[in-house]
Amino acid sequence: MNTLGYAILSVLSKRPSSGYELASCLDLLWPAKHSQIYPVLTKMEQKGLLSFEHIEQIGKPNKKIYSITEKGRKTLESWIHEPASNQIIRDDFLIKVYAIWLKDEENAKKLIQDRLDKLNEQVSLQVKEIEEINQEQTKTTSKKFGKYILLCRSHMLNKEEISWCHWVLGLLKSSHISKLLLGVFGSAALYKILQNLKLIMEYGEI
Amino acid sequence: MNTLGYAILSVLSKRPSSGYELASCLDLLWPAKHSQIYPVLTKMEQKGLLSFEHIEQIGKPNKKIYSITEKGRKTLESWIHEPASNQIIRDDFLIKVYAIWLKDEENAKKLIQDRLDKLNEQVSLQVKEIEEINQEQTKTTSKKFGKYILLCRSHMLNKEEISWCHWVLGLLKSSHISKLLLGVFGSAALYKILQNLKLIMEYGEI
DNA sequence: CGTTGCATGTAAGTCGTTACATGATTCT
DNA sequence: AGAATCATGTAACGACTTACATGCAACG
Repeated sequence: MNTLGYAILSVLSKRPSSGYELASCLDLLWPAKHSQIYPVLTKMEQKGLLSFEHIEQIGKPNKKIYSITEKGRKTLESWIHEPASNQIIRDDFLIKVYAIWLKDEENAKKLIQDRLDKLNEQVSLQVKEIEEINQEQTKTTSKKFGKYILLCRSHMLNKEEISWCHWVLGLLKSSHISKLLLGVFGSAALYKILQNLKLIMEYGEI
Repeated sequence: MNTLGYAILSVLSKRPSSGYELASCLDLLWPAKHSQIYPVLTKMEQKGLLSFEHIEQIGKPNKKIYSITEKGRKTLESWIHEPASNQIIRDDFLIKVYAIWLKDEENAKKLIQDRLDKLNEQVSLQVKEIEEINQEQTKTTSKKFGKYILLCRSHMLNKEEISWCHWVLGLLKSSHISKLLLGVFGSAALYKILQNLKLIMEYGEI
């Protein structure tokens, strides 16, 4: 069993779904294409971790609705109690930032600005989703609690990356006081000042 | 050419390195095992993007020092000017959080606490690294500028995730005022309050 | 009349990990 | 005495992506 299999089990432990639904649902958790999901579902069904039901539809293609079995639930439970292991991030934006010294000022700013635009779009979508769930008064024992706190996590991290983008744009902006400050202090000192301001805001002291 | 190839080019554009050095250096940028790096280096050398020099050493195995060629530099430059595309995050912690409703309170807290411990360790290492670079007054045109802002980015995001962990632990803590508050408001309302407090701190108003 | 959504699958190929293979030096 | 660091490579396998294949319904 690979991690994708456990991701599928964790979604099916909440409600039965088709492979098609899983593909969109897994985006938050463990992104996978349908061409990878369907064979995994078949294998897991053969191992007795899942069962499925044919649903005939009119006007739409037929589908298979998969449900988790008792064996599947046990397999999932023993896995989630093992310590989490590997976080893998592969983001070509990071490589382009690393090589930013090869760009002129305009292109450097464009790199950051494009990222900022994407992040802003994501954040505004997330605000709507969070607003919706906020109506429901989710409890810590609810099935939806996990999804809710993951959404908030992503939202917080996105907003923090937005702050970082603004900080970098400030450093790059030549027609700005920051160039003057940069000449005197360097970017490192400005980062230190930013951090200290945050500490003052959060704790009232450094 | 795949993304790993460009990551290698971007490191070599700063200074020549051996495959062994690259393996540790790429961790921040595009993590890869040595068994993947060595064949890629050979192929890139055959394509004329890199050149290497044998270095004989005493007391240590011999090594090959790779340098970027003019062709390699041009290839890299045209790639970094293309828009960044794919961000892939695969983190089994997220799956375990999603399925947190299957855990009892103690195991749920342990999941978050383990993550918090890892993050705290990472952050304290990063503080030292940032302190070191802060001596150097890095300019925006410096070769080191990209690495520096990436380090700050990672540091900011880690600290934000630490905040999130504390928020979640607060929600899970049963022997705490938060349970009383949770009973009245629900976790969503508490998140909203947290966000509003941040806005007040940052802008002086909501 | 083209695109998006619904719905499932296979085949070929690339990317990445784990294991195999070697070997001296230094640190604990 | 065992582990870690330095240093390079190959082979086998597993994970993931891209392309191929089909087909109806609704929307603009």
